Amino acid sequence: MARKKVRIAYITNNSARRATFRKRKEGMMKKLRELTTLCGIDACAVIYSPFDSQPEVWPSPFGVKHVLEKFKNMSLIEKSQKMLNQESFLRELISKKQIQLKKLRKENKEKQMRRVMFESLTLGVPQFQHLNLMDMGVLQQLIYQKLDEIDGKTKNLNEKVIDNENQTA
Amino acid sequence: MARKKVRIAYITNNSARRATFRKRKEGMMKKLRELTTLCGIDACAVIYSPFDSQPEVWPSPFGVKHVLEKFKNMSLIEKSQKMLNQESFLRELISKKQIQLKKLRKENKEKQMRRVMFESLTLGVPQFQHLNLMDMGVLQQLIYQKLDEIDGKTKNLNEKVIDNENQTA
DNA sequence: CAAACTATCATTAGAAG
DNA sequence: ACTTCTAATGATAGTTT
Repeated sequence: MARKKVRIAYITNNSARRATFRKRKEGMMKKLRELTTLCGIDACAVIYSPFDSQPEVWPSPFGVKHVLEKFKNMSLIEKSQKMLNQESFLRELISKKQIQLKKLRKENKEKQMRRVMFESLTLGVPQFQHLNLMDMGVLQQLIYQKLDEIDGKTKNLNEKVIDNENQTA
Repeated sequence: MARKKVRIAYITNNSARRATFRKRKEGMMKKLRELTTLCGIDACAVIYSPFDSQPEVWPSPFGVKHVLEKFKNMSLIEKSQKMLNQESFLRELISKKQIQLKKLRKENKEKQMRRVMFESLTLGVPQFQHLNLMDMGVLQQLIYQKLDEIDGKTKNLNEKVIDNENQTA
């Protein structure tokens, strides 16, 4: 979550995985502490790893045991219900993502349209009859490249304008 | 953690607490999912709340049960203790663990401190007599450390303020 | 009450020591 | 390998719909 957008997948590099594990484990525990404190709820977590001989537990072995007692006492029916809830959650998430994807696709289409139109205006001589003969991929790439440059310059300009406004204010 | 620096304490307002709970619970689960995926480890979480009749569990009731089986089998500690009764094995183990122990001491002390403070705050009955059992030197060290951190951040902040003033001028 | 938004705070990936 | 640092991504408090 820095430098580069992290792809959530198993980290093959051993030391990198270990480092990430330590950092994120601490983060997890902190978050859980905050959640229980803020909302006055009962929770526990158990994390095993090949890096530690003993599992990391929160809030304490006793606390874990206490919460787990509750869980064990859940009936099978309740467990099944909870399973279904988990599944419905996943389905919900998927449909949510699909909507988001659809939205993004529409946006991309619009951007493509605008870009083609922009390019023809810039060149002044739109030769659309040639488009069929060309490698559309290359054309698209070229257009994207140009527009990325413009995007960059626009952002730069915006920042400068904002800076000016702040200083003036 | 926006608008204003959030003070980690029980949220008295009911709907605000509920909203915070929902948001942060989601965040927690996401973090836990990412951690297990990234590092290929085994973990579970159980979160009870007055808002839901069923506890929120991760990764699933069966998954939780699986991890908990491991946890229950932590009677391994008892087994180890029995083995420790054999003197020769005891000596060997002690020398083996001493290095590791020294390394872990600082970390453990910090966790103890957090635990005691947590209990005091939660139970509302500060049990400071327990502090006698702790290493006061470590406590002192921790406090100095925290103060240094605060000092550092203060200086940092001052520098940023000065920078801002310079830019504005 | 929940979902969406967004400005701000928090976490952390990667680099450096 | 661990800690520290910092820039960049990620989470979320407060607000709006």
